[in-house]
Amino acid sequence: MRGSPPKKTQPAKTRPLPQRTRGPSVEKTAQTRRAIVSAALAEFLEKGFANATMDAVARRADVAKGTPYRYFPTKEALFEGVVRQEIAGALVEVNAANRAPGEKVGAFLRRTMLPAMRVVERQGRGAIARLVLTEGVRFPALVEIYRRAMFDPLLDELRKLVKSARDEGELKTDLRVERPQLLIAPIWYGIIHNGLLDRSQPLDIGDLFEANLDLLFER
Amino acid sequence: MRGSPPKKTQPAKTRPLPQRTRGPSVEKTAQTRRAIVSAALAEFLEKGFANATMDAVARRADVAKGTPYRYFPTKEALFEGVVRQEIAGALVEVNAANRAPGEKVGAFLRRTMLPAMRVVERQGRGAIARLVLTEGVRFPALVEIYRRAMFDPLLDELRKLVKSARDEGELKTDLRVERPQLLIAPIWYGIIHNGLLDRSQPLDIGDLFEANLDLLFER
Amino acid sequence: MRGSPPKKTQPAKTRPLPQRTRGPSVEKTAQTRRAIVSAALAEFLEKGFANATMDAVARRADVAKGTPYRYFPTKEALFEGVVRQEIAGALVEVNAANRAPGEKVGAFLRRTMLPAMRVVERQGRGAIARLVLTEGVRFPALVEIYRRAMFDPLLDELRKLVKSARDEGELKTDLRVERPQLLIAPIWYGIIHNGLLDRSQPLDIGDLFEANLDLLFER
Amino acid sequence: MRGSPPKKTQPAKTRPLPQRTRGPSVEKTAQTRRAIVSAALAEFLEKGFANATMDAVARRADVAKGTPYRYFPTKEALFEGVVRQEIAGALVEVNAANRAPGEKVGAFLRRTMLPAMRVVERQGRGAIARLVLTEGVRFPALVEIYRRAMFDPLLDELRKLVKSARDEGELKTDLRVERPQLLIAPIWYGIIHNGLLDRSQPLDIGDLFEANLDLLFER
DNA sequence: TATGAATGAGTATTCATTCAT
DNA sequence: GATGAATGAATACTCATTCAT
Repeated sequence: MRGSPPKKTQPAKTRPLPQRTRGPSVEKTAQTRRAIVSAALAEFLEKGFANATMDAVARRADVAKGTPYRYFPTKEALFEGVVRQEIAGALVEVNAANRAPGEKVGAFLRRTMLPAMRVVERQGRGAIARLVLTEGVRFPALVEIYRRAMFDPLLDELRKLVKSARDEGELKTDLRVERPQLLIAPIWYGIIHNGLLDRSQPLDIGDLFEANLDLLFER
Repeated sequence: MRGSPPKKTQPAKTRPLPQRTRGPSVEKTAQTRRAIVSAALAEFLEKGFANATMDAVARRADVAKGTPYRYFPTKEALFEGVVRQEIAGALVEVNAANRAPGEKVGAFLRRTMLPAMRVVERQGRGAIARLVLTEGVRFPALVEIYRRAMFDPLLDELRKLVKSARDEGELKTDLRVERPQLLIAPIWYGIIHNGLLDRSQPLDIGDLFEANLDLLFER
Repeated sequence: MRGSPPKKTQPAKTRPLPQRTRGPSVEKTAQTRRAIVSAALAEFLEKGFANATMDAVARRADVAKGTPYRYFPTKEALFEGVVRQEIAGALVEVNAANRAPGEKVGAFLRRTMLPAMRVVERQGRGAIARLVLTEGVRFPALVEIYRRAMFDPLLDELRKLVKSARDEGELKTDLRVERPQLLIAPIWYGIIHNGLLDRSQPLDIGDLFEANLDLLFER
Repeated sequence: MRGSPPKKTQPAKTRPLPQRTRGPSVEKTAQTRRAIVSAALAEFLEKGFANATMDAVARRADVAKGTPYRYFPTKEALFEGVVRQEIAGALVEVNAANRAPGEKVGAFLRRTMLPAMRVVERQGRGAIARLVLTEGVRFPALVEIYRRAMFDPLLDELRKLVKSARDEGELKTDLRVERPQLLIAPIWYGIIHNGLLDRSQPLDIGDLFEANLDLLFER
């Protein structure tokens, strides 16, 4: 392990002038961090938080046992790092303000959320949600992070959108603003189904969500 | 992981009077077993599998550290024993055959499922579901049990009911039989919300379910 | 190591009826505890607090690595246990109230403190003091314990005695009550000398103390 | 543990003006070394040897983690270097030959030692002694150095002085030449008291020493 | 020379499990 | 059957030391 060259060692060559600060390679640092987070994600998904060992993460990232600690002071911090990274940029563009003039709410949701759903399915965001689900009891901090970064903001937007839809006579039913959860319930169900209940016959979460939209909004 | 049948399993049969016999007491054995399972359920719900300690279970059951091992050879066996027992006693009564003549499907679901929902909320069924949810990745066998005993049968009945509802023109939307999950998605959402996302402001799962029924079925 | 019979396994035989509480041997428990504390004392004296390992303590006591933790939850607690045990009963009988009627203060100190000095020299109390000395910076709690249990009470008594000596015209010099430390300074010096400065030519701490007494009190 | 002579040890000799040369700069080297030693002293005093980290030393000296290793190959060498340097500059001036004709021994000691005592108190000599005290068990070599450079020479002079004092009838008691330690015992006590036992109410070591002198010598 | 990222041996602590009483 | 003292594998985390830049 000592001195073992990390996987990619032809980094700085093709870039123009990968500015160094003083001291050892900045390139490698970023690479190492990425390797660690990525290894950690894999470990956590495979084993869950409690059963994942820092040792295994390090081995998987092909770094020494102590290296992850240079980036994350504790196992919890590493977990948080993973979640944050996966969530960053995932804050779907579901922003009520982005609705085009004249665009129906249902159409807007279809346009903005469906692509995100596709991502959820291809391992990633959904897996993280499942992780929060399975480790949340033991690790409440995780739930906090998740809610703050992802869940609560989304719910806020949905509330606004439902209100608009009702005002504009687009709602087929009397879905109340206080229950925007009914909009996303199928997504959670899909995550549970695909991640736990029946991995062999995964549901298409996008389809599920769309079917639910049809129940609620006029075409 | 084995079912590990405890040494004495002919408990309730011969006893004519719920009194103490002398000696190794069959009564006491059953009592002890119950105490252990009950303590274990509480521990697992509070801490999750990994963080629950056999020590705490024993202390909670007011027995010695070694005693649980007389009933369950390993911690995993204890966990499985707990969930198995709780699931076994939790079988839902939603049977399409029980629908009264002329009773609408929506009405039938309201009549049979809502009371069950109430139970879900008062600690019990929901807690078990949450346990399966949080530990399922690590204990796939549990999911199997859960599906066989609870989930798949319920889904089967729902499928039949949705079919009837459609045939009888009661469905407000084109909910397809293959998607009875949309019926119960709000229940899962409620379990997640109340157990993980926001314990401080629990949702009324019955209300949620009923609101969803209104979206789907004509009154 | 598993099942390895502890050193003394002929315990209960010769005693009349070494009463058992329920469960495993109480005898052995006390023995184990003693073995651990004793091993710990040896380790701490040899290595100092920081360099002593719990592992070595356990090995030295011939128990498993986890056993010391049954008695002391942390390494610090073990250290405290050692100090407490060695200090307990060491609270010298230097109690001003014990001075015989007509007994001179100098004579009283000679009578009560000199025997204690002898003990100090034969490994034990002095070693503990040295331990407090060498580990006190890093482990202030130790100093607290030591002061409370040993040092401050002794100083209080000495203050009373010096006052009496002065009132009774026994003091050769103007040693002020606020400086009873001058009485025990030679003891500390002896501990330092014997424990650190010159182990090969140990001083007789009792002699040193007595010589100091002669400087201060009329015979 | 080795003396580990740093690469460049001809520092102050050739420099005609305390200005910067170009290049690898001998100046800067010496400066860096001084910064490191000084930072290390502070760290060791605060934390003790085991708890002081090379990282903290480097940070305190405002150099990189690897830099101290250019001057001292190991942590132990750094420690020894620090103590050696501090001891070297701390040689006490108590030389019997310096006694003025007709000057009483007590007066001479007061004149020469009291100023040194003042220094002891203002962090410095006392701190070093305390360091030797607290780390001496683990680093016997340090004790050797200390004795050779400081302690034994001082004791020798004291022996001579006590002899003179006795010959000249200045001694109030029968303090024997073999016990010059009684003279300095209060100093050690003071160091222990101020450094460990009661930092909040430091004793004036000079006062303590002077009071002791009064016990021994005629004014 | 100086830097600081990376290394990995070392350690306190936990806890499922065993087994003598 | 029950007890609880003892066991020891497993694991998060630390930090002196190395070495490529």
